[in-house]
Amino acid sequence: MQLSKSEEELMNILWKRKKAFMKDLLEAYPEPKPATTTVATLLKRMTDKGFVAYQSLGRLREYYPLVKKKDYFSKHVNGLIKNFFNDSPGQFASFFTQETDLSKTELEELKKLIDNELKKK
Amino acid sequence: MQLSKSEEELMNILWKRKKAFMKDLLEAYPEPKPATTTVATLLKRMTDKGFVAYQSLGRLREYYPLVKKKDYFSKHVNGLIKNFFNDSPGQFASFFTQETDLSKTELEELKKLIDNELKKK
DNA sequence: TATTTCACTCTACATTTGTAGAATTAAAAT
DNA sequence: ATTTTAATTCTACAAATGTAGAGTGAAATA
Repeated sequence: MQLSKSEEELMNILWKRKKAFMKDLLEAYPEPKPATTTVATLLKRMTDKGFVAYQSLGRLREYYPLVKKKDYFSKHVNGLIKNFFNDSPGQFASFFTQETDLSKTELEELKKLIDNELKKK
Repeated sequence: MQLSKSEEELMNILWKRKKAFMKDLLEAYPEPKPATTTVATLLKRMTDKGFVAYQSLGRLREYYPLVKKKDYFSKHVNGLIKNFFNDSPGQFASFFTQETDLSKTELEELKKLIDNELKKK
């Protein structure tokens, strides 16, 4: 099962905080903040979907992600690649370098990374 | 407005074909194919959303995409990057090279591309 | 102790999505 | 002329999503 847009947004906050109480999450939202109950609903749904869990501390719940951002994201990108680029990461990569505007420094960085990866092969 | 999952799937077929009649679209679907009416509904919704248009040929309609795959995709990726990588394409790129398994050849390819981009700067 | 704060559950409801039957129409094939 | 094919529109409906009020309970604070 998948996270919806607004669940993802919340998940992102949680990933950054590592763990948090409702209040913290609420605070982290940009204006206009959603109602408490909205966030509560989202958290419940996300818990049901198995993306979030919590630890009860007194009557409070400290929420934390069950899924690593990295993993979640990988699936996402892989889906994208499968969908749009005939399942070819290479095709995607080339598209990516050409269509996104990376700064010179970022490109150099990227090049270094690639060299590193190449060494591993 | 955004395309939903199944609308995206259909859009992909249309992007490949450039233009097509219902029948062609239906044919292009993998088994189990959806009902004609399902595709019709999707096409209508996509037309309403402004992603697809058609030209009437007799009583048939030849559908075609109004949005380039490239553009649609760019927005997508940019959304992803914004969401997951603090709006930093560089951060995304590095994640990408490390987490996707590109073959050696693909990496070399990518490196060449980057060099090209660098030359442009 | 009385009041405020925090947040949880329950309920609700409009919108969007996935999926498709029924009825209809027009053209094509027999 | 009759039947078949292709496609439309209309209607429908369940599930998922976005959003939040009402009510409740417990803990913190005044």
